[in-house]
Amino acid sequence: MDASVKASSTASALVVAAADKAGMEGIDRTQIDAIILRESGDSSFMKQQRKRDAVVNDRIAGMKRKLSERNDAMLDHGGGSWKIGIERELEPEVERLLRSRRSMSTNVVVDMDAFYMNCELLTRPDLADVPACVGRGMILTSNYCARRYGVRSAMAGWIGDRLVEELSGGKRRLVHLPSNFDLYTQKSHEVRNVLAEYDPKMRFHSLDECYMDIAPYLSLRVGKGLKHEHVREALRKEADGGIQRGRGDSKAAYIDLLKCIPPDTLLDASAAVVEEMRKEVEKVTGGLTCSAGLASNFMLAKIASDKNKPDGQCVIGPENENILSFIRDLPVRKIPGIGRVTEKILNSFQIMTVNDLFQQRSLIKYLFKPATATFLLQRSLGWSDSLPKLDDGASIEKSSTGQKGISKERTFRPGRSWSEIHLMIEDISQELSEAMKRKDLLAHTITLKVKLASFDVLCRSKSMAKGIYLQSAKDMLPIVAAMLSDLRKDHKGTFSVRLLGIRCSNLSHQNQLACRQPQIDTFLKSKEETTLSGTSNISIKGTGGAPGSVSKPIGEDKGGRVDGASSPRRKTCSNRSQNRHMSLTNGAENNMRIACPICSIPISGDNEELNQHVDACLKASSVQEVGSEESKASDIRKEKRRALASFFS
DNA sequence: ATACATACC
DNA sequence: TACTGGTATGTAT
Repeated sequence: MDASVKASSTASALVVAAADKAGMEGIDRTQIDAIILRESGDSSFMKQQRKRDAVVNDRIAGMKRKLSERNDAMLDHGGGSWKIGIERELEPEVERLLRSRRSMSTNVVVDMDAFYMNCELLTRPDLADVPACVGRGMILTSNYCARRYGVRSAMAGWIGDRLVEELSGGKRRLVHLPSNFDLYTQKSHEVRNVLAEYDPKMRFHSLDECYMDIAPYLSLRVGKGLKHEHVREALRKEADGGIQRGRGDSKAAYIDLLKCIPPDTLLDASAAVVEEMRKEVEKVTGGLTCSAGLASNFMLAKIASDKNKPDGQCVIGPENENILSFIRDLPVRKIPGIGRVTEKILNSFQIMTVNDLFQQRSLIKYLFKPATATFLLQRSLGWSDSLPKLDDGASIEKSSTGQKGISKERTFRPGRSWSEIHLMIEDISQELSEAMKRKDLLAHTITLKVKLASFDVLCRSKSMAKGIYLQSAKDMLPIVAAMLSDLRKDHKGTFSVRLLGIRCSNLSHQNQLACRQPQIDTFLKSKEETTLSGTSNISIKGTGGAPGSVSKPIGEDKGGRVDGASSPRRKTCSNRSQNRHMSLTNGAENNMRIACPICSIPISGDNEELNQHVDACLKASSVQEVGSEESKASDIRKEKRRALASFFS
């Protein structure tokens, strides 16, 4: 192992909780690192981290070997850098990335500040100025006071305790609050309600982070000069009826409208909208602040949302100069998707900043897998298309069900008896099955995850025969039980378990498997009632077997390890496509004549007339808002609108 | 298709 | 004493 690799085995290379986080800038990291390393000591967890770190070091060593071999080979051919050739190869891609920028910054990432913690502070304001965190064994989030001591999410609780104790000279101690997810979920919904007014198709990535495209909002608010209330109703209406209506066309119309506005003016107005939106979130939630980033893609918006945390925002214009000057000096770790490991690898090649990443593109192309190299090149130029696309026509409900897997896992003190462990997977299967029933999900693949006391993670997964899906705990249990005993059998060394988890993937929906011919379904059901027992509910996707053909029990297909599988019930179903094609709306819905967003009647005239019409229209369609205690807020909004209007005078 | 690693909040 | 839980995705075989 060479010296540069060894030297980088700092706390942050070993544990993610040691990395920088908003609110931790300008803190002396060396002391914090020293305490983390000392306290972590030789715990099983840290031993495991070092083991993984060693693997990363091997990877790095391999890459360095590959590099020096290449350099040696080139020297044999009379020197000259091989990098030039790769650079030339990459040139078209670089050009393409720089050319294919979006022309406007309408993507917003809203990120609640220290969300769980600040939810708690609403009822415990006394904790604002003392170091506090949510979570005990594992810290979920900490307040800004605790962050000054290096206490952050993903950190073990007792390490947080030591940090505060030592760095405050024994004067303070870290307060731990138990988590209260009901509260956070409720507060998150309050936030949703506000943000949905700006983009009904927004996507939440977690309780505290939301991705939005405010182009439609801006085009109505800024482009057409409508009031917030009108835009809100128009967007909501369109989202509600969105299934019947074409999407691409209205999207194009929004963009066309925005293109008529001078870019600087639009950007300023957009920033004002985001500001207003954030203040509204704070007001509605009773004081929860958030930060936001506004940019021409979600990666930039995400990074920007972190820039002026807390209670701040950052806007990046869509032009190359703005994008590149924003990202060039960022440490590579700021790029979403570059984590602890990738950072360490890059750093070991002296690639520290995003600009280094670009300058060293040939080296990266040579050392990494093509997909990774492309990913890194794109990010180094501030380009991204991998984060959620909002304009795919999916409603919020629909997009939230696009999930790829569902899982339950539980950590416990190692050393449980085998029978306790069996009880535990029974519980977990039951819970998972219930969650799947709630979400109407069926799974084709099931995975068992086991973490040993050593923190080694093992897993086994199994896919059903083609077209077979399961949901019930009764069906899962024999499969996971078999996988568990397999794991124990195959594993050399002590098999002391500290975590059990079950994951279901390759999902499908019950309704997608539903029988088209009810008479066959009922025929089968009546047959089952007389011939089969149990509540097992294996579904078969596709045209399936003939009604009379009885399938073999699930789990019997390979090796017959599972002997406890209950007899499955079969369902036939049709394979017909669920998605009917939407009728395309006429492309003539354009700018010369403006359609009222509420009633769709074309209106000619200026903004004032339009607003008046929309006002009347809203009243008529009984979507007006109740005035009483909202009148003050509405006044504030009016004031803000006046400020916003000044952009266009 | 399976096992395991990385990343994010 | 003591280091999560849920989800997605990449990589290697």
